[in-house]
Amino acid sequence: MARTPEFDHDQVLESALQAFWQKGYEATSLTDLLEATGLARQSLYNTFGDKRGLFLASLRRYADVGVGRLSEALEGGSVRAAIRGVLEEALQCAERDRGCFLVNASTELLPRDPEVGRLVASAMARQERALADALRRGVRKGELRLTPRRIEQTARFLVGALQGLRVMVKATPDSPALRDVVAVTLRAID
Amino acid sequence: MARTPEFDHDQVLESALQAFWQKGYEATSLTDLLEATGLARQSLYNTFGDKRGLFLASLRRYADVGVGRLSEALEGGSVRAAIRGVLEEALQCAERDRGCFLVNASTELLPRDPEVGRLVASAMARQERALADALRRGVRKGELRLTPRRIEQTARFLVGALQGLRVMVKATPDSPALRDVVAVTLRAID
DNA sequence: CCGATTTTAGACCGATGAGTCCATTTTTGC
DNA sequence: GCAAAAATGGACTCATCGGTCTAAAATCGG
Repeated sequence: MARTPEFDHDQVLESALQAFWQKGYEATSLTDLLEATGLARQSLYNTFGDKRGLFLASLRRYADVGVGRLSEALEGGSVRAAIRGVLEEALQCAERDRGCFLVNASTELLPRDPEVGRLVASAMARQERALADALRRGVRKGELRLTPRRIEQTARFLVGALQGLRVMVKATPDSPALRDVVAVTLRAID
Repeated sequence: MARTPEFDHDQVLESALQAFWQKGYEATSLTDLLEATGLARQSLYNTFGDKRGLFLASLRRYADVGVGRLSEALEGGSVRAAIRGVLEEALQCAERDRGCFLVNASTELLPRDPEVGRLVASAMARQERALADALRRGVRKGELRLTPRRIEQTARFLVGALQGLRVMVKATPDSPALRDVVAVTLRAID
């Protein structure tokens, strides 16, 4: 009944995500997006509604993938080592000077865009949950000694620490200060 | 010899700062700036060169004032209490959902604008120094027990924690998570 | 009060922004 | 193979962008 699309939905989203991630929402023009995705102008509007729609879809994708990776990274082995790994990844990753897309989107668009707000809050909540789960696992294994309340506090603290790292990584990507932040942060779970 | 300006340089800068702080660089139009400052278009260009010049001047002002306030807040009395105060201010302040202008500017404009990069790096370095000075004072007073190396680490950690708080404040201004982050952060100087 | 000099007001500029329209091409069910 | 439906390419709209230009108004030293 209808012509088959020439593009792959997921691939388009990934390209758009890269573009938005690199330049932010306002500074990324439709032209940039068409170039990055290879999409026809009209196809973009048919598929995602408008620029903001595409942005939200990209952000959602980023959040889902990111939370997934965090949960995975926290899964096996020593909990302390896993958390150390997560913190260190935040400052070694190829992302580097692009920072964290969620953080960038928050600081650029909040509190103006409530949809972005919901998205970011949800992502942070899921991060917190993943970290809390990991901490609980550590307690069960006898690797950590934390009360339930302290688990909650610590998970939240780690989310904050990650955000901080992601800002600093963007501001001073090669500063030795980053390693110090990680070192002191890890003391919270000693 | 010349007509006297009708505007106050500092006041104009403050208004522009507010505008940029609220909406970010790209989303703030010349029109917004003229409205906020009350300046004549030409006066703005005469005085600050262009939009970016005005932005940089605003950012510089914000950084200077902010670092000044931080140093002041860290001055008298108990060092631990002062640092607690600084952290709590970060999440109670009227600023709230505008976050921290330096953080916002970093995530929006880095690494594209190296001048912003220098400015932010300098501000962070001065924050770190102010915090390290306070920690040293605490050690001298016998309130804290930290080696010189640990002072450096801790100061850097606190800078990171502040950045993290400032992102979270923008993302979830009223979350109880914020207080937990502060609580755990303070344990680093126990 | 004059002339040099700067500020001010606002018309103006080309470029680019996001988004729409439409004609053409491709596909599918019948 | 035809008609309905969707995808595509690209011309087009119109608002707004940052920035410039010009001319009037205001201020000073003399």
